[in-house]
Parts: sequence; structure tokens; C-alpha cells
Amino acid sequence: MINTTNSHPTLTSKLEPTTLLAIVGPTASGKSALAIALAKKYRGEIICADSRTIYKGLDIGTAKPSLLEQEGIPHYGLDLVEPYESYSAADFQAHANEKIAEIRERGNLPIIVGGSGLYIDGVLYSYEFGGQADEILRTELEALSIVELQERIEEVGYEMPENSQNKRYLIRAIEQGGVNRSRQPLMSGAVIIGINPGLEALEDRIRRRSKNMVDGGVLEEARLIDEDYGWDSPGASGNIYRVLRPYIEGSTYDLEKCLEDALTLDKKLAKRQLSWFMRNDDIHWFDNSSEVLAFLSSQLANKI
RNA sequence: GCAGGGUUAGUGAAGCGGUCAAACACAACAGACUGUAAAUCUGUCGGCUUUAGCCUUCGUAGGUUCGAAUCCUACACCCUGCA
Repeated sequence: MINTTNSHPTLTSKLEPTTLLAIVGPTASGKSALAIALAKKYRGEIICADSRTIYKGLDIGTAKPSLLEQEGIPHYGLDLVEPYESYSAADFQAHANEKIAEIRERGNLPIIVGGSGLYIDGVLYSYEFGGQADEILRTELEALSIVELQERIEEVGYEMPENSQNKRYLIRAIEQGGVNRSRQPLMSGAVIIGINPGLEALEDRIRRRSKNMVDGGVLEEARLIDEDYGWDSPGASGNIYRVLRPYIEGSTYDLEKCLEDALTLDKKLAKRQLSWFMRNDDIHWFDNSSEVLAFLSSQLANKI
């Protein structure tokens, strides 16, 4: 298992004064609770960088912090769109930047928390996202094969995406004329905290969380998707909803089995998230919240 | 007890004499990722070595054949029909 807690780098002068805290990590790692603890301690306000909690009405299945759980700390990034609406990393970036400015204006510390790597990086590394999605062009290109799309890219002389077998990326390359590499250095004053309790602990937490979701009423949310929004809605792609679909539609009555599937999907998600974050050397990794609190109070207390 | 069907790699499931270490799916493992990102995609996936190759696998034990996961015999376990 990864153990980087003994070797996290000492903060350099370039990181002070800290003007933004980011908390990243896999799903169910305890980011939200940690964020609240830190917000209380350092006069913070929280921006959730989570591609699921942006949806209104999908609260339980997305593990969106409830009003009660928010403990009076202002939260942003939640309930931004309806489940059937589409939302992009660029949209999030705009929203987050706006909130960061507002929070600083109030003299508070912006704390950005989440597991959506692209959302986080878009903000922290000032991506200049390419043009907006062209739905008409996309549906047109969707009909072409991978090879045809590749040929098309070569013909026009665009750069081929590294994932040259990924249709979605090929279409995007054609749409925006190549590959986007607009990454800036880490936003000045930002400190990124990574929290990774390990896969075994994560599995445990995910199990418990799924159970709580059922007790909390995810089935109602899933029914809402089934009856109102439709399973094609962007909001319906959350793990728990996907596995609940056969149960809601009546093709299985085995709820336990659905929860097993949820665990599988969540574990895979956690690994993907980890593989995104692990390559980022700017992240200071920890196993659990108390280590983070200790680290920050010893290294940063005076500088925030 | 008689008749018929089945037993394949972690799971499900193709294969029914050679081109089979064995399709495919799932799981697992590794990785990519710049306006769908809880999305999407890539690689590996019996063992050893690694362009190639060698070894051990297709319920168990024998047999037929130049050659068997594939055919035959016996045994074990599972399912179905008749008793």
C-alpha cells in the first residue's frame, strides 16, 4: 500500500501565504468531513469539486453533504444544474473561480474538495479549455468508426490524441482542432492535500456508505430518474443509480446484489481517481484526517 | 434403479480430432485522461522466460490416434424425465 506520509515535502516559500487549500482523494476517503474540520479551524468556505453533487435532487446517491453535515460552513459547487442538464469541467472552472474570488474578498480561505480530477486540475492549473461542445458535429462524427475518425484527423493535420482508440477523444480533437495542453503552474499559494486511507479501508467505508444510502432513500432518487429525468440523463451515471436501475425496472429484486455491484464500481472509480492524482507531485499525501490536521497546524498555522 | 444432459482457466461461457494456453464477457491488475470525467479509453490477465520459445492445464483414471478439451471405457459429482 502507498505510504507517503513519512516523506511529504516540507512546504516551500513559494506556497506561502496559503491562499487556497485543495483536498483531493478517492471516493469515500473522508474528504468532506476533513474539509469541514479545516474550514472551522481556518475560517474556510468550501467549494465541492465533484461532478456528481452538481445535480439538484440527487443528494443521497451522490453522497452530497447535507445541510446538517455542512455544519454551517458555506458550501459551493452543489445543486448547480438539473440531472438532465449537461455540465462541463469548464463550467465548473468558471464557477469555482468566481467563488474563490468572493471567498477571498471576505477574507476567508477557499477550500476546494473533491475527487473529480479534471475539475480540480482545471482550476488549480488554470486550464484554458477549448471551445464549447458542438452537438451537431458530435452526432455526425459519432456515426464514423475509430479508423475513419483517425484518418480525418490525419488528413487535416491535427495532433492525434494519446488515447487514439477513444472515440470520444477523437471527436473532441476534431471539434477543437487538435490536442489541448494549456496547463499552467500550480496556482500560487495553493496547497494540495491528498487523502488516501488505502483500498481495504476504502472498501469498508464504501460498503457502509451504500447501506446508508439505501436507508437514506436512494431508491426514491433512482425512481425519480426512472420516471422523470430518464436514464440517459448525465446525472443518472452515478454508480449507485446505475446498479439500482435493474432493481427499479424490476429485472432483479436482489438489492444485496446491487450493492455488491456498487462496491465494484466504486472500487474501480477509486482506482481511477488515485491513478489521476498519484502522478501529481504537488500533492501532499496522508492516510487520514488527523494526520492532515497535525501537518497543517505545525506547518501552516501562522501563514494562513 | 432406468433414460437423457452436464463437469473448460477467479466467475459465467464458447470450443466438440490438429491452426487451443483455449473465443467472448465479467472480475482482477496496471495505465491514460484539458468543455460527457462516478464519463470514456488502453494494456496485461496458467507458469517460466519473453520478438520466439519451453512447461503444466479443459471433473478423475485409463484407452483409441501420428495427434484429444474434443472419440471410447470406468469412476465421482450435479441437473432433468421415468420409476
